[in-house]
Amino acid sequence: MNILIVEDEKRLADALAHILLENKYMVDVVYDGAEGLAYGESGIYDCIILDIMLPSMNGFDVCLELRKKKITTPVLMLTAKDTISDKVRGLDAGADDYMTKPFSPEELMARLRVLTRRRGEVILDEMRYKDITLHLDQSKLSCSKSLKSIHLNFKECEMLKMFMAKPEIIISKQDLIVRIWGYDSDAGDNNVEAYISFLRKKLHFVESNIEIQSVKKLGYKMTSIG
Amino acid sequence: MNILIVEDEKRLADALAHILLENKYMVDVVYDGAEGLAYGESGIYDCIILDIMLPSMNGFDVCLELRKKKITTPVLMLTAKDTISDKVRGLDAGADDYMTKPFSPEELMARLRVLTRRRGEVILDEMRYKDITLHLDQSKLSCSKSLKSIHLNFKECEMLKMFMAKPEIIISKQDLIVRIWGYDSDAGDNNVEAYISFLRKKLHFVESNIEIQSVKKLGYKMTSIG
DNA sequence: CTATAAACTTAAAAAAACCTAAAAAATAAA
DNA sequence: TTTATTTTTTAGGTTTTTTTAAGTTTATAG
Repeated sequence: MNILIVEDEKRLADALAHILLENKYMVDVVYDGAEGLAYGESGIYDCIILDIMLPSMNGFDVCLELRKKKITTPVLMLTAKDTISDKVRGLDAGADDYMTKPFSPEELMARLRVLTRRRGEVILDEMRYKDITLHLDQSKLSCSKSLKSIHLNFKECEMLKMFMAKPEIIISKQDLIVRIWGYDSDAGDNNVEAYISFLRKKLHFVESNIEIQSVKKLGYKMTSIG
Repeated sequence: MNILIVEDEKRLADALAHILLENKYMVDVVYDGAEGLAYGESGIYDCIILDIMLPSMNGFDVCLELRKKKITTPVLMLTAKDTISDKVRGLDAGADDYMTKPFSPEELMARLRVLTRRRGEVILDEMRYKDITLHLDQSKLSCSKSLKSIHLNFKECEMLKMFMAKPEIIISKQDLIVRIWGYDSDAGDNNVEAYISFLRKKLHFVESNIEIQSVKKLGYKMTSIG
């Protein structure tokens, strides 16, 4: 999960980043509006936490501009502006949620979970596809056919999560890299290949009918054998 | 837009319904949890406004039950329970937003607009022409007549894409080279010819009525036989 | 009808992409 | 610290895609 924080109060921004990193999110932080817009336009984030009063461009306009450019990344406005009309303005500018400072980290995390779980496909603690279940809370993969299960480490789990969210859809190595290793990592294709190999071994171990196929030059997709 | 209100405080429920009706929503109101669940399960609503303390079944459980039954209708929890842990519990039970009473009608309307505006339109990743379909997301060519399908490799797919984008139009070898091999590649006509040959073989394999005709000196065009 | 240039097909060589075991490095846990 | 786990890198082997090249067919101008 990639989160972008757009917040000019450095202390707060860093504290926020710290909390998010502890919760296994990948975080980028920028300190002004125009830069926030530029980063947000990349479309690689799963959520943008956006302040309103910012240097160079305010949060309302950043959000409007993103929506105008068809960027649908969920935006959570987090700001000291607490009047009803500010909230309405923010939400109607295209934000998906609006929280006022001071805020509780627990509530922020809960709202972030809401925004980053795919709309129309509520994910509580497990994801299923055919005969396999990915237990997110336990980082465990199990198979209903064999009843076997096996532990996945963090990156394996993230990767399988991406495939389970889009079964039968090709996901490019670049997408996998960005979401698992981060936007400006130096991970290469072979890192992905290695993890695909780990996952395949574990899918085989639990005797699942699910496989991860490679599609040359395009990426990988998860499908059911047969 | 259909909204379901699940709220046992009759006065509040009716006031809410009134506001919503004024804003051109269609509204159903029920006064207890079990009934709310039953209505919600119909899946016909665009949003459910859900109280927590309710007769017969509390709001958390109603929401959990809906999600367990794969009902993805957005849920906005509206309740007097205002502790952080209640909010977290509600949001993690599958609610999409959480507001505490007393609330401002303007903010409620703004949040309702957020939940009911559509996100992430599905883009159909396929192209059709007569009896064939090119599945771009799967690099697959299929034929509606025979129901057969076959995998295309990257360059085959790119080439067929060009023909499907301009059916019955002649495309020159030069255009094909530039688009598929790049502007300054050293691919020659024979490369194109080879791939045309591969494509023809695959069109034949899926028993399509579509063929790629060569037009001497000018290029190729895709047409329907007969 | 024939000569000729353009187009077609195909096998096989070359290149690129992919896979995986295993070693090395980094990180977390005891 | 030491130990265990996770992640990254390496490197050789496998498979698929792409290119090459030579022989064959086809269209058309003369």
